[in-house]
Amino acid sequence: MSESREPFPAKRAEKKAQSRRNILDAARQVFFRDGFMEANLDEVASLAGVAKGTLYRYFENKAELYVAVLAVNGELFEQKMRHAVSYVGDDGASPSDQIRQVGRFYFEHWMHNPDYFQIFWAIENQSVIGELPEEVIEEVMRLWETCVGVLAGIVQRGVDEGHFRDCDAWEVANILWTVANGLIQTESSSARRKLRRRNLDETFTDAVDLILRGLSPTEGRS
Amino acid sequence: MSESREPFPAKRAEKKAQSRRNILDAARQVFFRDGFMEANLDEVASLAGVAKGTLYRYFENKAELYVAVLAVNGELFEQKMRHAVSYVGDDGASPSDQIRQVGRFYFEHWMHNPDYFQIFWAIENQSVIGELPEEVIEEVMRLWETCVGVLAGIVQRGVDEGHFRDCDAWEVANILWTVANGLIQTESSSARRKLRRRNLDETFTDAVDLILRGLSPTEGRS
Amino acid sequence: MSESREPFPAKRAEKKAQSRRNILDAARQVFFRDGFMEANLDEVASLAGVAKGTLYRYFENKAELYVAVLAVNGELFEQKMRHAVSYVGDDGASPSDQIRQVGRFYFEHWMHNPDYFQIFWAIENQSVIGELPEEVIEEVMRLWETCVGVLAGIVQRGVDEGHFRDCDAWEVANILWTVANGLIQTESSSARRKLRRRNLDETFTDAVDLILRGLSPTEGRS
Amino acid sequence: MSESREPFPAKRAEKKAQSRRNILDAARQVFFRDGFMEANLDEVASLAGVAKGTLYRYFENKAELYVAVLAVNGELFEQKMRHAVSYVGDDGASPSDQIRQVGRFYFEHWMHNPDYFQIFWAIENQSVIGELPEEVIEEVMRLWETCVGVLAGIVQRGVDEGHFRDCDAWEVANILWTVANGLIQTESSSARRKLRRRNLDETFTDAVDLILRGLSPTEGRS
DNA sequence: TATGAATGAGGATTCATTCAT
DNA sequence: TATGAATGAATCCTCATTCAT
Repeated sequence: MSESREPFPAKRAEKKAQSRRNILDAARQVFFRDGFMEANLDEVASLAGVAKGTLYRYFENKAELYVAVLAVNGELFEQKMRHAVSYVGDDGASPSDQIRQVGRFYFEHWMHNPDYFQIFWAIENQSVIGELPEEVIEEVMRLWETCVGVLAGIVQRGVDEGHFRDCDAWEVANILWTVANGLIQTESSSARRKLRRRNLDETFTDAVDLILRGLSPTEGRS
Repeated sequence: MSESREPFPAKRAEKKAQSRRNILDAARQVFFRDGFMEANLDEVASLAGVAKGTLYRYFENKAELYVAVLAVNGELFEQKMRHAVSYVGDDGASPSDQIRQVGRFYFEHWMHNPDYFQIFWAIENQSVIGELPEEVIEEVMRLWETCVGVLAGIVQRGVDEGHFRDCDAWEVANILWTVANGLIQTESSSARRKLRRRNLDETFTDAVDLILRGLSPTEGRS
Repeated sequence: MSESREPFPAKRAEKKAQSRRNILDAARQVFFRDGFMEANLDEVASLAGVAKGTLYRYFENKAELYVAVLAVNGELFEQKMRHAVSYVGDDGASPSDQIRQVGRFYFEHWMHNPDYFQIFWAIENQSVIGELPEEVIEEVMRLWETCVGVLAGIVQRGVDEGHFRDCDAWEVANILWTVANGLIQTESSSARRKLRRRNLDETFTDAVDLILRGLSPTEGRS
Repeated sequence: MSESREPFPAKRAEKKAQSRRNILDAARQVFFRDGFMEANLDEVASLAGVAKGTLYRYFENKAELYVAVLAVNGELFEQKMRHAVSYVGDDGASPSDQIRQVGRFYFEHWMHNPDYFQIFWAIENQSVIGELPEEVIEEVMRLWETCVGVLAGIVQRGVDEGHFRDCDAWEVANILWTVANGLIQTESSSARRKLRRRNLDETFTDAVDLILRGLSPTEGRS
């Protein structure tokens, strides 16, 4: 029955995987609390419960580790996003409600996993960590396009079905996405600074509503 | 009897003021190119044409210098912003037009002085760059509040005068501000990556219009 | 009952010897390319096709491994050297011819195995590389003494048999050895720098002849 | 009378030059005792009586410092060599005696400044410190050519005037130079290891004599 | 016996800040 | 007042060696 010639290695591999997870986890905390530049690998190591040198068995250097953290977060986000998309696509809700749903999903996801969103902002900060690997940039762009694409699809349907006035669906989606990200980004950095700004939840909802109202076909030139 | 080439205190004072300006100018370039943490005071000094030690005769330390740079830019921006508002205010322009005007001003200001906008992102960069000194954060927050405040004032007038439907003026102003900044930030980093995205000018205008339409009092529940 | 695929201890021993050879071979390449200090045991292990830890089952530590490499090469060289001497000794060649023969052997050996000669320079490299372990130095000195000893034996015979004028045989042997090594060392580093210097083969022969002529008993004070 | 506008800077410059000298001096000791790789810049700094960071105000990095040390030594050596050459050229000594004189000079120079000769061996060790700057290599090659050239000139004169038998003067000079360097190099590393080998002074003299005798025109084919 | 994951001491380098001149 | 030489704390990374499996 035992096909395995390596009873031990299995155990070791598991331990190794655990170490890797520990490191990534510790790195996420430290990187996202202190920023890439200020993050101290000594602290990452001790938080992960491994020796300093061990980090380098798993990741070439500080930047690679950072990228790996971003990648993990990106994957998790994408999974959830895909799930939300399929969910949204299924029901017969109006485009407006669908957009509100995506917005809500997005917002709640951020509430529970604020770190994961760093990936969208990391790309803005390349000047600091030097060039991010091309693959990471592409990954982020792809994610960005996917998300905006989902919104654009809904908007387009809204236009086609007469729920929204005529407009460039991708442009509107881009605006929606930008507002959502911008609000969350601002809030994130406020939170990191322990400042409590106005109620983000409400602002977020209102922003979506405001734009949806702007999309309404019922005339409204001020 | 004295051989001094500068018998007049006035001249000396002027020279000093010039040094200060030179330092601020050099600091702006370096800080905005490399970010606070990465900026090198050696380079600032040499760019300003003064000795490194001289920096410390004008500014307490690196953070103070950064704050001074932000303050100069912030003042300039604030001035222009107020001017733009008062100007459109004089001829009795509608709140919508005022907002469009501010948006246009903002956009054009960015076109000509992209550096100035680093101010607003500096604070977000913390995820990469680490904790900024408290004074810096405060300065940025102050400017942010001022700008949003200007917009809020216009929105409030719009509401009061019946141009806009009832809403939380500060919240709407915040949304407007976030969209504007978000679009420009994305564009900036796209530009840095040499990607050409869709036409920002148009998107920018459309975004403002979209939101203004959403503010229109003529009902509009989708 | 045992599933072991290697019931025969002989086979296991053979496998072990093969591993040892593989390690020594890999070590030779890496040590001679990078020098002792810079040599990386990771690379040695992977080149040898064994795990890093396995190295330590065959050799106490890095220095021991280096010594072992030197010893293998030294033995090979010594064997050949002795063979060259005994061979020319059989047909009653003159000491001069024996020395020429050794020189030729030495030169040709270098042509085919330039690596082996690193042994003799390793010890000089200390100025750059730092203190070599005592065992290494001793091994090199031993080989050096052996080689010079062979030459000294020939020279002494030459003196005894009246082919050479009276002289300190060890001293002359040392000079011969030094010229040979010096010329080759210079050539090696020239080659490494891709410079082509004058014809080494000829220079080498001429150098030996020059010294042999100096040993001639037919007076000759210039 | 005082043309100087900077009474202090003069003092400072002097102090700075002194620091530089101290550093180079400390570096020479440490580098030549421990080798490039093993040399510890902490020790260099403390030996020089400066802070670690100060080293980097004078030299870009460890390699640059090493190169600077070599350069200083090379210059000193060249100066003395030129002096010896002009001295040798002046008197009417026989070519043999001139060569003996150069040899003696070389040997004595080494006795008093053994470190200076490192420059000739440094070039063999490029693989360890990476590529030496092109200028340094050229400098060393130039020095080498100069020295061999001096010897070649003397040999050629000896041939022309019938003191030596016909031969390729450059080749012979190269052999002479190689023997001299080889003997000293071996001795240096022996000395560094605190081993006392046979009497170098005598060996050196004998080696030169041996070769000179080989150059003698009085026939002597063994 | 062989493995390879983990270790951790050790060293080069940077740069904001100080202070004698 | 201006200078710029000096400082030294802080931190990333390497790699020979150990040892649980």
